[in-house]
Amino acid sequence: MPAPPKTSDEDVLRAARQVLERGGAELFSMQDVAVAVGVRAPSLYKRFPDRNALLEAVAEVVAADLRDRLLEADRAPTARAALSAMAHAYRAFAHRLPHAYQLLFSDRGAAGPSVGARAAAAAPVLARLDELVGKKRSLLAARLLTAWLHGFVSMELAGAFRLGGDVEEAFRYGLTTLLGALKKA
Amino acid sequence: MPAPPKTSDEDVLRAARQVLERGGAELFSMQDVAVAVGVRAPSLYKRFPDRNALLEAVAEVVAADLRDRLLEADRAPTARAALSAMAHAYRAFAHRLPHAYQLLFSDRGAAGPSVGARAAAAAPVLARLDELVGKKRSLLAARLLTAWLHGFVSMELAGAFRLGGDVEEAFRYGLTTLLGALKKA
DNA sequence: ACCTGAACACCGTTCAAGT
DNA sequence: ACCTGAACACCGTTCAAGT
Repeated sequence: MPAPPKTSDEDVLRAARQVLERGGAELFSMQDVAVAVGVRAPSLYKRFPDRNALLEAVAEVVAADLRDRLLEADRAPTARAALSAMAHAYRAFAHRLPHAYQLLFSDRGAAGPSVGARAAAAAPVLARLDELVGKKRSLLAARLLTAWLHGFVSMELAGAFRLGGDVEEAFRYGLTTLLGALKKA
Repeated sequence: MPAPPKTSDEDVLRAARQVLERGGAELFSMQDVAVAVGVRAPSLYKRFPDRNALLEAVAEVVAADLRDRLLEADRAPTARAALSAMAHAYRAFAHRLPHAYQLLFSDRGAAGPSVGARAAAAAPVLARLDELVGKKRSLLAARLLTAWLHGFVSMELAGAFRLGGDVEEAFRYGLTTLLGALKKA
């Protein structure tokens, strides 16, 4: 009477990421995930308590993924060059997986990554800022840099930069200006 | 046979703003709006084509509201002081009406303000940046400043600044650093 | 153990019928 | 003209029943 598993937690999570990337969190449905793994919707509740928990699990994986991309980009010898490369990697990640990216900043209560996962993703940037501006001010500098980064890419994704001008140039300009303004006290 | 109106477009819009502010766009339902204006849900479709159109109409009103708040704040004699006041007004607006604020940056396709309404809201900031950095670079500067502003407040609203440190100080630090970095070429 | 169909409460939306 | 109840298609979620 075992009734062999037709799927696995990992399978469901993988399918959930795909379903999310197709239509965003708003259109994300348990039914679609179920179809994608070849099971009926109620079966998913054996693995994840509810839709929100499944989205949270996705957010967790996405945050870890972003962290890996940032670490990969962190190769340059100087802090400034490394931060520039990480900023470009960050933006590329958001462009490649826009809906997953937005999940990372969904508002309180709604699905989002844990504080720990978010902190882990931010860690590589923070480490380089320790180098650039000193431990005393690196948290302030990180909030400036990540706020700009997040704001820029999420405005891009929302289609807010449509009044002409070169968006690539705007990104380079912003990054250069910010990195130029960050110095040891 | 007239069947007198039980409500009006303005009434529905006002109720929609309230319903939105209670639970955010995700929980926003036509049924709740209908109850709030004392009508049945199908009646709303005589005034707005669908849920998304109603949310778009709300976004339009919210963008105009934000614009008014920025214009009010634009009183200081110098460009830098005016921009600082507008930044604080911007953040205060987002804190006061977090769900309405988030609607302004909901992603492409989903409800959001028109390009024109967004441009109108950004205009006061752009005008002051013309003054500060010159017409040539004011669009680049606006994209830097608004990206940071939006990123900062939306990270706050998403609960992303929970690793200690003083968030107020981070806002002042970011604003001061940015305004300090923006100069005529 | 895991999966399923049936059921419930809820939505958005359409439409014929009421006044 | 505007409003309504009924209906349809769709969800999330629970649960008893299957193997």
